[in-house]
Amino acid sequence: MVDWADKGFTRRMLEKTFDPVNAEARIYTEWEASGAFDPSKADASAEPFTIVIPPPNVTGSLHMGHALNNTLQDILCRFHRMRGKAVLWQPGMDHAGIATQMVVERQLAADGNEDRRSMGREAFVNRVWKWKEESGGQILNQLRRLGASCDWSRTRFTMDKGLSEAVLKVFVQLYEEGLLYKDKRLVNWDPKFETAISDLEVENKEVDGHFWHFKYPLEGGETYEFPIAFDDNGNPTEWETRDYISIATTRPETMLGDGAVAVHPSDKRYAPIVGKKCLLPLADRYIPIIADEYPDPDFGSGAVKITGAHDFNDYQVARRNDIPMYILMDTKGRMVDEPYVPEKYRCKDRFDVRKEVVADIDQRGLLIMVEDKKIMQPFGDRSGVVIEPMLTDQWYVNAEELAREAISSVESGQAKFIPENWSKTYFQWMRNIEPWCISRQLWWGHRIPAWYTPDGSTYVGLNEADARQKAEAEHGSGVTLVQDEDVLDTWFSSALWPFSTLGWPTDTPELAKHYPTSVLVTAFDIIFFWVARMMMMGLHFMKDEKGSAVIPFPEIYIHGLIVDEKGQKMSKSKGNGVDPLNLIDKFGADALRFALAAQAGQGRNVRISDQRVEGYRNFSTKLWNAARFTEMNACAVDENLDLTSAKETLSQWILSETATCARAVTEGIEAYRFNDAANAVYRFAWNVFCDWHLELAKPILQGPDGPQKDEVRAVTAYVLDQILILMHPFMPFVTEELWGARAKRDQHLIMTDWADADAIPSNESAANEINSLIDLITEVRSVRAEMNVPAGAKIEMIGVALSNENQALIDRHQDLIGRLARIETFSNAKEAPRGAIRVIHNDAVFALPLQDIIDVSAEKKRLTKEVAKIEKEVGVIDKKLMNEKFMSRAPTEIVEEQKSRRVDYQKRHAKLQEALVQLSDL
RNA sequence: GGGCGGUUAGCUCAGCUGGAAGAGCAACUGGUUUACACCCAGUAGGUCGGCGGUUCGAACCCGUCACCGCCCACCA
Repeated sequence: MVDWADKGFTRRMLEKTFDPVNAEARIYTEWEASGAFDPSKADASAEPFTIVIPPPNVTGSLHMGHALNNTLQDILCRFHRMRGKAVLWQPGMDHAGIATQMVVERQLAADGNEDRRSMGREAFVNRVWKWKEESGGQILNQLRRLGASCDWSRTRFTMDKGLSEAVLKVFVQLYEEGLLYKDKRLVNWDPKFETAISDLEVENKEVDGHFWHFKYPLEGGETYEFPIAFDDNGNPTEWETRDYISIATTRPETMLGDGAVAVHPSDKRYAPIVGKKCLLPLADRYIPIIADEYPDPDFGSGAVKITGAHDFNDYQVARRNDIPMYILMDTKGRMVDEPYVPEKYRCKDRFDVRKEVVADIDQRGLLIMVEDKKIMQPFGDRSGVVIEPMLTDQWYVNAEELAREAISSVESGQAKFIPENWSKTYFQWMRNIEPWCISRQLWWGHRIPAWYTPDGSTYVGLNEADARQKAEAEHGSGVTLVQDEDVLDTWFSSALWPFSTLGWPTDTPELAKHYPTSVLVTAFDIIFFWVARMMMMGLHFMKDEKGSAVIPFPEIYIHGLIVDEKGQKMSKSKGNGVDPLNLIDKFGADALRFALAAQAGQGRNVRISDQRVEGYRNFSTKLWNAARFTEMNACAVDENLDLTSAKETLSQWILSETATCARAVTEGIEAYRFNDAANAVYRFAWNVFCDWHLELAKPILQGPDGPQKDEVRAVTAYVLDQILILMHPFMPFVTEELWGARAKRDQHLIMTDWADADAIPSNESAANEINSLIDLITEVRSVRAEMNVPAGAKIEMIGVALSNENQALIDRHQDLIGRLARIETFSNAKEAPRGAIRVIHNDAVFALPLQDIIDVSAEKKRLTKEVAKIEKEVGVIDKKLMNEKFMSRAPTEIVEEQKSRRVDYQKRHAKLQEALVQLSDL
C-alpha cells in the first residue's frame, strides 16, 4: 500500500468489490474538508451557479421525495462545479410551524409534562428551541449520506436571527404599502390545531354524507300553493298547499346559525313568500325569506338556508343582504355558550350536535327525508379533521397585487418552467388567486410584529420600540401596547428563502453574487405553496440597479413524484413508503442516486423498487471491476498523453465513442434530461467500454510490450478517467474512490474539469472499422448459439471470395475474431464447402464448416426465416419506390436511402438464396 | 365543472425535428477461458388504446371516443 497522504488520498490496491458503507463516509469527509462545497474557494472570476435547497422541515427525516429532489440538485451542482463554476448549493431548514409544535406537544404529553397552555408561551417556545437543538435537523445529516454537496457552513434556518429580520422587514414594508392587512372574514379553521389555515392547506375529499331535508314552518301558519307536477312545457299542472319552506343541508348543526332562507328571484314557486318569515326550528327564531341570485332553482328544493358565519357562499349572501351572522362554534369546534344557541346544545361537539339536531327536527315532524350523498368535504392537510369555515380576524397578504409581476415574468419568459406545461398550472392558480391568510394561532413561528393599544389601534413595526414610537406619536407616551398573539404561516418565511438565506436585508457579497439563483429544482406539489410565493416576494423585494424587479430564478425544473412499484403515491398513511436510507445501507448511495436519475424523465413520476436500485449497484460493481482490470493490466494514467497521436484503430475508435458519450451526457444534463444523461453514460461504460473495448484490448494488453501496448494502456486509462468524470454527478462516491485509487492526482474528482467532447479526437473510419468488427463477431456468435455449436468448440472460418476490404478486416483482426467468436483457424475459398453454416456480414460470406455438428433442417429453417424477413422489407421499400408521389415529393436523401437499403438487402438475399440452394442438395 | 398528463414487449419505461419499433428487468437457451455469477454469450416477445383525418410517409401532427392517473373548483 502506497500512502499518498500528502494529497489527502490513500492509494491502495483495489479490493474485490467496492465497500460503500466504509467509503462513503470517508469520502464525504474528504470533500467537505477540501473546501469543494464552498464557492468562496473557487476562482474569483468563476461564474456563479446557485441553487437554494427546498428547505426540509426541521422535524423531517429523509424520504424518497427528498432523495430524488436532492439527487437532481446535486447532479446539477457537481456538473457545474466540474465546469468551473463557483457553485453555491445553499442548504437549510424550515421551522415548520404546525408540524414542529405538534411534535413537541406530543413529546410533552408522552413525558407526562404539563401541556403548552399551562407551561405558558415563553417556556413552550424555549422548549421547542431545545428540541430543535437536540433532535431537529436529522435530515441534514441524511442528505450528507446521499452525497449532497451543499455548503453546510452556510446552513440557515427560517427562525434564525437573520431570516427573522428578513421576515419582519417584509411584513412591515408590505403593511406600509397596504399589501398586507388585517381583516375579519371567513377562514378555514382547523379545530384540531385551533388555528386558521390557508386555502392551500385544505384538502377537499369526496366522502359519503347525507343530505337532510327540513321543513321551516312559515310564520303565523301562513300557507302558499307550491307546484308539484308540470306539463311538457314546464308549466305547473298540480299544486299542494304548504305551510313551510323546504331546505336541505349536509351540515344540520349549522342551522342553528341560520340568518335567512334564500331563493332565486326568478323562482316563481317561492315568489309568494319572499319577504315573509319562517321559523328557525330548535333555535325558535324567525328568519326572513329573501331573494338572491345565489340559489340554483334546479338544485334541491331551490331554497337555501343562509349560515353566514359558517359557509363561504352563505357568507357572501349574508353580506350582500345584511343578514346577521351567528358564530356557532369555538376554536375546538364545540357549540358556543351563547344565548342564540339553544341551551341543550351548548359546549357540545359539532358532530354530536349534528345527531341531536336531526333527531330533534325529526321529533318535531319537520324532517322530510334523508338522502345518501357523496359530498366534497374539506380536511386539514396535517390534522386530517374536517375544516370549519369560521368568522375570525386574521392577517392577509394581497396576493392578487403581488401576483401581477409574478405572472408577467413567466409570460415574458424571464422565468421558465421545465417542462414548460407547468406554467399553465402556475397561471391558472395565479390568475385566480385569493388573499393569502398568513396568521396562525400557534406559538412556534415568527410572531406577528403588530401591537395594539387598549382602544384597538394597530401599530406595526420591526420591534416593540419601533411600534411604540409610532403609537406614542398618536397616543402620547406610556400607552400600553399588547403584541398580536399570532405567528406567521411558515410559507411566509419560505417565500423569502432565495434572498433571505443570502443575507438580505443586509447587502452581502453573497447576495450580489448569487441572486438571482440559477435554477429551482422542486416537485409540482409545492408550486403554489412555495414557487409562486417566492416569485411574488422575490420580484417585489429584489430590484436591480435600474429598479427593475429581479426574478429569484430564471429556470424552474419540476420533477415528478416518487411512487411505489404499483404506481401509488408514497405516503405515511398508506404505509407504502420506502426508506431511502435503507436502500443506501443495502446498495449504496450511488446506486440509489443513479436509479433516481435514470428514471427522472421529464413529466413522469419515478417508480422505485429494490430491484431497480440493485441493478445500478451492479453497475457500480461493474465499473469497479473494470477499474480492477485496468489496474491489473497496468493501464496507468498518463497526464501527458497526446490523444491525437493515438495510432491504433482500437484507440481511435474508443476515443470517438468517448467523445460521443461525453456530448450526450453534457447535453442531457444541460437540458435537464437526467434520464438520457444517465443512460448514455451507463451504456457507454458497460456496453461499449467493458463489453467491447476491454475485450478487444485484451490481446494487446496481454501481449508483448511495445509502443502498441503502451498506447492502448494509456488510452484505456484515459477513457476510464473520462467515464469516472462523466459518471461523477450521478455516482459520486464510487467514482471518487476509483479516481483517487488509480493515480496520484492533484485534485479530487469532485473538482476535476468536466470532459470536453470537442477536445477528444474522433475518427470516423476507425469507428466504422471497429463497429464492423463488432458486428461480425456478434453475427458469428449468434449463428453459433442458434445452431447449437458447443460454446467451447473452436471452429474453422472460411472467407468465401472476399473483397479486398473484407479480407483486410479479417487480416487485421484475426486474433480478436478468433478470441471473441471462438474461431480456431482462418482460411479462404472460392466457394463455401457443402453443408457449411454461412455467416453473412455486409457483402461478405463466411463459412463455418461443421458437418458433424450441423443440423441441415435447422440451418435451412434459419436461412429461410431470414429470407422471408428480407423479402418483407424489400417489399415495403419497393412499394415506396414504385409510388410516384413518394418519388416526386419525398426529399432526395430519403429516396436515396431507400434505394441503398434495397441494394444491401438484395445482396444479402442473394447470398442467402445461394446457401439454401446448396443445402437443398444435401 | 375546469385544467394537466398517460395508454409502446409479461413488467417499468425511452423513442427529442414525421422517414428502418428500443432499453432495463423478468422469461428461455448456453457458459467455472486469470476484471466481474452483483458476470458473460445468445434467443424469443409489439396491429405503438380504438376509430377517423392530414401527409408520398404517422408511435410521433389534427379530430374523436374509451379507459387510467393527478391538480383545481362554493352546488346548499
